[in-house]
Amino acid sequence: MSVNVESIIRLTPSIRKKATANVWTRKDEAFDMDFLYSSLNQIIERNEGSNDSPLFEQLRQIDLTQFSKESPGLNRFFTCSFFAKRYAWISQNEKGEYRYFSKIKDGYGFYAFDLFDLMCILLNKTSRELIRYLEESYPYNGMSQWSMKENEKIEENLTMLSPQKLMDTPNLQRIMRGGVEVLQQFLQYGRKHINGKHLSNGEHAVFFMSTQYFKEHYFPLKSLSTLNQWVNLFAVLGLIEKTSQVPVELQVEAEKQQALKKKHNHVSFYIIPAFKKVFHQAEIRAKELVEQRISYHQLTKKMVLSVFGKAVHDHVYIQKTHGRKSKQSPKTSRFSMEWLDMYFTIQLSERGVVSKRDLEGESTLSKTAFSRYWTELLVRHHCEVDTPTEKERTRFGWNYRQVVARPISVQVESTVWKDETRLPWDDESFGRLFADDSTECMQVS
DNA sequence: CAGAACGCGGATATGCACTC
DNA sequence: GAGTGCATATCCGCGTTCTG
Repeated sequence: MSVNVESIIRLTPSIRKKATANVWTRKDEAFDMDFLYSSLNQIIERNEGSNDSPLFEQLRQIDLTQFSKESPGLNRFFTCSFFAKRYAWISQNEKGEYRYFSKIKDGYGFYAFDLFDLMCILLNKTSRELIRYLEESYPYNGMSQWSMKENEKIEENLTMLSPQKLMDTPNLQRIMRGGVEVLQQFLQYGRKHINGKHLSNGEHAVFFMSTQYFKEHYFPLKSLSTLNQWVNLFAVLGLIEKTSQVPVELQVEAEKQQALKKKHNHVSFYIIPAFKKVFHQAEIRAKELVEQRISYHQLTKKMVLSVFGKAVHDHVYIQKTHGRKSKQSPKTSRFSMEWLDMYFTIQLSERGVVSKRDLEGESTLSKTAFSRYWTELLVRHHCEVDTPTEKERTRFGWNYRQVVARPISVQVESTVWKDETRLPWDDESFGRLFADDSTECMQVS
């Protein structure tokens, strides 16, 4: 009996509830609950002292044909115990795992319940409730130890975020300023969603979180975009990990959200690593960001790509991106920029120095946009910021505090780049990345 | 104290999935 | 297939804080 994996219907909360309701009054007729409990006991006994093989994998080894009183045997059809108009069969895969299949005649999709699913239905519990129930009823070493470890890990992480501890990693402290609380709450959220070992990626708990939910329940006064940017910073630093490897069981949780919203949307899945293992790396990355004067709200995909390379970029931005594309620059602005570039070029060649204030006077750009473009011009014309000399002050009538741009002194060997003027655009690779942009800017007619 | 840097939130772009 | 709603990423500019 071959089945197409793509047509498996996931056990969503609503389907589970329906199944529970349908089978509730006759569950003892349809299933041998004593067999279940004794099988569970056997697993527990077998696992005394060892904690390697995950419980949920062992659950699947239990013979469902014995559990189901209605099944006539392996790979033989019978009337579905949960839904009318469906027929069922129990099969075993090459790993020896059993599943309870259910399908409408001539239908396409089918259910493929493992014992865990069946228990959710028969005991009327969500997956999380069932895990908790199993933990309490059956002291399964591996699992409770794991849960405890996860809890301890988060506790430790939280201590590492204390102001004193953060002093040890000054760059991290700096880049995280204002965001520590966000990360703390994120950890708290993660702790609440430790689901059990079978919902892990092998080592860490995987949980899902919508930033919308996070905002509403933890930071109602902050904006979605701010929180999103903080979360992205944490991911860039490696303090949290986004993952696309989601345990199937977790989909149930995600579907709960979907069911509530009656929509099918993306949700992000996260892993929290042990900070003591990743702080060193995080500090290195934080240093890079601090040196390049990039704070959390300036992080973009482009930045991450140029600063940390493709590997980090791909690790952080794993979701399909729906990011806003750059607006078609209004002609005035584009003209303005071209004009500014020309003005800059002329002033620089004629006087050897350009006043920022004078240039701003020529600009129709907003203050912020101008400031950004000024930085760009500095880089493009290999200039650095300086103050006017006395001669220039008298000659051009400039204030002694005024900001001017002048070419960086020629002695390449001895030139020390000042950190505060270093920008991502300094990297050779950066220019190549956005070749289009730069060529466009160069077109001065 | 002026100017730079930062913090923040609103606006906007995009894609997906569902509905009608 | 147009319309709707949601989630996410990015752009943009205002107000505040920091700094020389």
